[in-house]
Amino acid sequence: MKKVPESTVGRLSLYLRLLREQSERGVITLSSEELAERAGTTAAQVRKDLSFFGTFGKRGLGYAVPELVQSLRTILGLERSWRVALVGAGKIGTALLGYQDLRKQGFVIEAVFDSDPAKVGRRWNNLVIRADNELESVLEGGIDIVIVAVPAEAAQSIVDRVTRAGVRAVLNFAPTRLTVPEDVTLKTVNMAAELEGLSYALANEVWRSQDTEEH
Amino acid sequence: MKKVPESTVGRLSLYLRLLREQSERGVITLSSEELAERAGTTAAQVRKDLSFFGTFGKRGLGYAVPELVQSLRTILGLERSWRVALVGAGKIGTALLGYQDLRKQGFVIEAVFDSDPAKVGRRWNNLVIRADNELESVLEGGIDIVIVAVPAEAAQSIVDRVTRAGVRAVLNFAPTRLTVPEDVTLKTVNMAAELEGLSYALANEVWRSQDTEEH
DNA sequence: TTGCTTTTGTGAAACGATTCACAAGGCGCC
DNA sequence: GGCGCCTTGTGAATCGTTTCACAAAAGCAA
Repeated sequence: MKKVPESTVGRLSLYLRLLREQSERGVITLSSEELAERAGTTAAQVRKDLSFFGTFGKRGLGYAVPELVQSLRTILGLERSWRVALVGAGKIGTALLGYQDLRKQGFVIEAVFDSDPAKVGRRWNNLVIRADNELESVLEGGIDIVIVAVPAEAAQSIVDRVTRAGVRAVLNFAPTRLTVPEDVTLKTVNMAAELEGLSYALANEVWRSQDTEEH
Repeated sequence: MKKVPESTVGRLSLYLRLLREQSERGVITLSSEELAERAGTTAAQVRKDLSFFGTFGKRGLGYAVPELVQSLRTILGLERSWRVALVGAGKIGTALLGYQDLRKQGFVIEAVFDSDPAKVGRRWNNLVIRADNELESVLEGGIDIVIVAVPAEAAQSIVDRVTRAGVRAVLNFAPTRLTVPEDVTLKTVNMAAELEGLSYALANEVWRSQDTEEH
């Protein structure tokens, strides 16, 4: 299989969302043109994106919506559910804990950690906040994804521990650049950086609409 | 001035953060090589990024840290402060309200809105939550940036109103694709999409470390 | 001043992603 | 079955970004 651009993966996730919407409305079939319009891209892009993974359409007809939804779920690994641990029960962390959609999408938060002894032991959504020093033992019980929601200064040492414990996927909310071994996938959500992008655009009156990512 | 890639702007914001760190440690001068190493990129990339905006270094010597910090602040529009409104006082919205760093970076939240009558009138960090129908009148008082933290279904109609009121920069936290006029800059923070990217990586055991964005 | 070392700034080359353009396939109608 | 219409899948062309490579400073020492 050829190397799949990261931007393609982002768009697949968007296509999936759009296709589900259409599916709910009873749409049975959709052309690349129609899907592209909704996704804000081109028909050729849609077809190229899908072509990395196989052939899903019928010429002259388009794509069968329920089948394509199914295929995209498989490609994106959403058939199964993933075991998630959250490190950092501050503002962002607790906001995430309450975000019920995660579970619906198959991301199940199974443990929460915080370094603050005052927080340890408190209950949050059926979960007891644990002390940081339990991190390794819990991770080795089979956590797939770790969400890092600690202050910037603490983030690198947390990912170091987490990757040493064998976790291969990390979602980082700390506004800092992290380094991970190359067999670990790291995604960073950096609101401060996005705001600076807006600041740049305003200060320089860039006049082209630009979306950060590919959905 | 040539067109500046969006990835360049993202890296500038990272360089700025790194330079400030070095500056605090008393570092006076830094080469593109040293900066690149910390930023996880190449020296050539650093120099090319900066070259879009002028010439900042001294050959044979490198960059004067305090001066470059200053230049980057100007380029990114961080010399002034920006007036921000937040729409949606749910979990994410209130987490942002408490995020004191924003103000330090020059993003001052001046108004908060929510459509829930039960929340309207409540105080949050010196701000009273206002009803949605006051949106237009407040925005016209000179808001630069709107942060959208409402459910996906409501997001498009909020950005429509906000852009009609003349706002030219929007930061979206709703997990949906939004359409804005082309003179408006839109950035989206989509945690669900990032998680799906991790899911894809795990399901397909992609073995290359990849950071979402450019910081 | 000359010569040596270092590091920038930048065209040119390489690489990667998107868009184009069209042959191949599939459906429906006569 | 044959014909016409439509839409996919994909190599080739285009476009944009990153990397390379080197001439042009700048400091320093003798």
